Amino acid sequence: MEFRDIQYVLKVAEERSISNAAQKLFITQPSLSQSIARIEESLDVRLFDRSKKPLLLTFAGRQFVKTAYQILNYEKQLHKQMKDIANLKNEHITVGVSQFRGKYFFPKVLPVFYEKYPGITVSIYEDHASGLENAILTGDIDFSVEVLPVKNNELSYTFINKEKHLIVVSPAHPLNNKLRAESSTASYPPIDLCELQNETFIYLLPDSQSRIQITNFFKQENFTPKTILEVKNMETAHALAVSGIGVAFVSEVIIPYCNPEFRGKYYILKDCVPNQLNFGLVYRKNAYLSKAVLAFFAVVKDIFG
Amino acid sequence: MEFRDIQYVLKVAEERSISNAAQKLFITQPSLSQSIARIEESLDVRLFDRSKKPLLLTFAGRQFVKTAYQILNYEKQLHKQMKDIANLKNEHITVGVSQFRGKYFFPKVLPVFYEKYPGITVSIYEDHASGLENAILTGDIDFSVEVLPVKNNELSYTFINKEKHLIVVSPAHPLNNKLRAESSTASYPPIDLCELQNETFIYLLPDSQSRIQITNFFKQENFTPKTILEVKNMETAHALAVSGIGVAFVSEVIIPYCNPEFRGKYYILKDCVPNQLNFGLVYRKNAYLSKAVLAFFAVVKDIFG
DNA sequence: TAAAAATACTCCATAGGTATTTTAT
DNA sequence: ATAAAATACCTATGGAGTATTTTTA
Repeated sequence: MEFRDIQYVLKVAEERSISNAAQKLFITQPSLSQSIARIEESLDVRLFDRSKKPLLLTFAGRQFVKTAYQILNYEKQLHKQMKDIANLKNEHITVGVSQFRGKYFFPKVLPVFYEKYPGITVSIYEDHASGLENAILTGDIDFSVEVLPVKNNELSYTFINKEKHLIVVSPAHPLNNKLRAESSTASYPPIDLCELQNETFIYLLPDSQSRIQITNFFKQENFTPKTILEVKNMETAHALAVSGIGVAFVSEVIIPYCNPEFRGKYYILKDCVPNQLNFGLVYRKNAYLSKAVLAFFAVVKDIFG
Repeated sequence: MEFRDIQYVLKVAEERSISNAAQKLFITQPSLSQSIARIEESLDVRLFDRSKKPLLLTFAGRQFVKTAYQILNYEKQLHKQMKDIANLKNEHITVGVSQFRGKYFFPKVLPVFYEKYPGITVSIYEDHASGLENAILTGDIDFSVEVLPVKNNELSYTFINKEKHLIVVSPAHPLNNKLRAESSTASYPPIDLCELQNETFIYLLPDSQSRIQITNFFKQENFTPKTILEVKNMETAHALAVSGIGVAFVSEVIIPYCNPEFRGKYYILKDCVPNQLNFGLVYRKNAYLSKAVLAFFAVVKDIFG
């Protein structure tokens, strides 16, 4: 029993004639006669009574037709679903992102993306770096928006853009009182690492690129923070720094989303490689990237690239 | 897209492995690989992401699986329905019968039939002779229970049994006063046609065998009834005769179903061929008779034959 | 007698097989 | 290193064809 068989039976039932049905099915009458006979034999049931012209449906034939229409309806639906996906009319992607980045990333990207691809829905999966990597590897998400590079060599990425990696301190912090050379290129005053000798550093979790790059830099400079405090979320780190608990490294992108009265003072670390964070789209190496995912990539590059 | 394809995709989705699925499907891995690739190509959609082991379903794959299960459910249902019909577990037949005969025929037959074939349902179609023949030819009924023979040469029949064809008159009729030779074989007194010279004959419609046989006999005997009255239903004819309006020919089988106080006096016509009615099962010549119909025939022969 | 279905046969497209290479863990 | 999937190539089943006979109206 195959779809072809069902279509043949339904067409014969419709036409009440094997010859006419064969014509509509673009096959020959003998072929259709054989097919119907084969189907009946395989089911051990007569579907048509051919002793009458036009032929009659048996009870079995009527039952067959009823159920077979259901089957063909679902088959049509299946084809429609697949066609819609092929044409990006009804696709779905799941995007991973860190909590702080989701806040500015999706409001910028989704309106453009939905405008261009109204059929593609997006699920957002928020987690910290290692959670996102895991989700990529298990297939729970299609890709994630992350700070590069990713060291896990099962992963691959596309660079999108860079953002400044700043030091934030409380507005009341004594550092702000120093007179500083205004950099012409940067809008943030530069600061020396040695000025931060006695600060408490508020770190993100060890799996974040911000943390990795800072601690590598400190190691290279033989700098050891006096005290450290570890938090999960960059916004928490920012808020703690603003309240005067210590200093934190944050991405510049979080500033515009922060209420001005809860902002701190922002500096850029002199001669420091990690004063810039590169973010990009991370996915499993060799993963199959659907058309919908590639479409999303293109929109992101268009906006940020 | 064929059922085979759907089964293949579902099995691969279940096993999350082409090799394992191939094993369960009793085909080789390369064959299944090719099949999956062929299906994906034909749908222009990736169903599985094979860049990971065990392999992952894409969004399209998950959609496919969901709808495909529906299709297979209906396909299973279709097979079950056909199998049930083949095994007489869920069949249906439509039987034609004249109004008067249905009354005694089905109460005798159906209890036995339902007991033996609980899966077969029976629809009863009541009409007079020509209506029944028409219904057989259009396929509205599978067969009918009728008085033989049927002259329409598109029809065929099986003889079941004979029943006496009697003359009925009112209990108050002067004929009853005559002394009659009691026949040893028949339980009804014989009567001569000439005794009925001055009677009103209550006839059934011209399409009924009872009427046909009587009028043929009358023609052969050069007998012409004084008056005739035509009714549709043998029971009406009987009731009219009992009430004294005239004489009627009726089948003996109607007597037991008639309230004793509304019975008449019954005679059998001497030297008359149509003093016996043969009834049988009538169907379209060369018609396909389903197992259920043949089963019904067997039960009827068992009861009446 | 004409149209429809069945039958007899021939052919070829393709699903499935075997052997091997490539890829993923 | 090993197991899984892909690729290349071959085989054979069965669906569809043509020609013809049988059946129905």
